[in-house]
Amino acid sequence: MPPPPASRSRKAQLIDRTATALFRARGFAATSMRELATELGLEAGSLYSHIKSKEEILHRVCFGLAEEFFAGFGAATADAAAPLAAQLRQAIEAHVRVLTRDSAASAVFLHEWRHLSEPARTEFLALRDRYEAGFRELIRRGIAAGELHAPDAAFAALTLLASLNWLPAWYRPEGKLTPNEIAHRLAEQLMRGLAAGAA
Amino acid sequence: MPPPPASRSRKAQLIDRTATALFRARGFAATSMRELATELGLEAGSLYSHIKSKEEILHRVCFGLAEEFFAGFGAATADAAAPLAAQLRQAIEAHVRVLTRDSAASAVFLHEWRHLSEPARTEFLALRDRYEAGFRELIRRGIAAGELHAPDAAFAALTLLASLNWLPAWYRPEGKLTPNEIAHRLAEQLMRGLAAGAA
DNA sequence: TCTCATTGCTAACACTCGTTAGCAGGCCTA
DNA sequence: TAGGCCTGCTAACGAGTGTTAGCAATGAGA
Repeated sequence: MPPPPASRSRKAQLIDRTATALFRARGFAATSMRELATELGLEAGSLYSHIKSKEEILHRVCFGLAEEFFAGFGAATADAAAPLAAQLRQAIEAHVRVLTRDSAASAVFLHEWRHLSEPARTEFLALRDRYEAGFRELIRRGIAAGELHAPDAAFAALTLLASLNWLPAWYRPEGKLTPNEIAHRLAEQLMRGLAAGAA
Repeated sequence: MPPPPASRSRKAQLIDRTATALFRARGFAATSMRELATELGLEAGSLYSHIKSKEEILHRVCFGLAEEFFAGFGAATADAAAPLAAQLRQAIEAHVRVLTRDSAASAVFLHEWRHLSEPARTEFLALRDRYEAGFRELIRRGIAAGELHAPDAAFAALTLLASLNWLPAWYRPEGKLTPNEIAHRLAEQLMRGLAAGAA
């Protein structure tokens, strides 16, 4: 007896993963269901035994990844007594780990959410805003506590996340840096820019 | 008698600008010629009195902006005798000025080039690589000269451009910061992260 | 052995896509 | 006044879109 099946069947998960790779490579709108089916060795109509619609896949990818980002941030800031700079560093590394664990899904999360139709699109943007606000608050409090330095917390949060979110554009799993090394280096360099007491 | 017309007619330029805004908002693949025509108060077929194809517009936007970026970088590094940190700062500000002068075209340049068909796509990527290499070299030489500090020049160039290129995602022309103020702040913050002699 | 759900197929529907052909009216120039 | 370009229209082309209906084969559980 196999282990109790995940909430979604193996096949459905495979469809999601393959679709994600295509969405990343060609974009959501430019990816056809027939292309996706061919990639899976199926006919287009057969996909609909497993999924409800094309957009449903995009929805699952975008909101699934949002959940992962929030989980990482939550873990990084769980110890509210820790120094804010340390919490921020952990949050950065957690963010990078999600990005590297599934860079295709991350790229879709970052660029293809525009093709969600309402109300999912608005919902998604609210989630994203909330996540960014988490970083902004961390930096703001870090500055107030004298642990960090930046002329504008919102500005700093924006450029920080920007640096991180470019990662799926160049990250290659087979590259010579491991995800952990990348996370560490990125955190190191970005924390340097925010360190208190620089010239 | 009006001044000698630009190489492209006023109308053709208007089509390009309107198309760019749509490409940015909906993506190239999801923007239809009929939508574009409606936006201009025309019928779809009428567009073809002014343009050759949908992709031709994308081509013009992508390569036109590439030219602007190179021009800015060239001007910023024209004085080879200037300190490398100063050259880098100027290059950053030039980059930001191009991004803010036409943020719609910039967004298209950054995200929609994938829909160029070969050989334009490969050509475009070569240009982009060459531009990134310019920044990389500037940073590399700055480190060698002791003016800058970073564990890895390529890494630093990547995150630097990433921070800048996120700008079209949040920049609003009617915001309270002027393009020059944004350029200055961004340069300030990013140069801080690369300053020599930090802890 | 008889269900019954699963999985996939074929064929088709109702559009939408980018693009072209052919034509009409307006305007400048000769 | 005649000719010709410029601009825009309508209508249509062939191809491709996401999705659905209906059916066949399979394999597991009663």
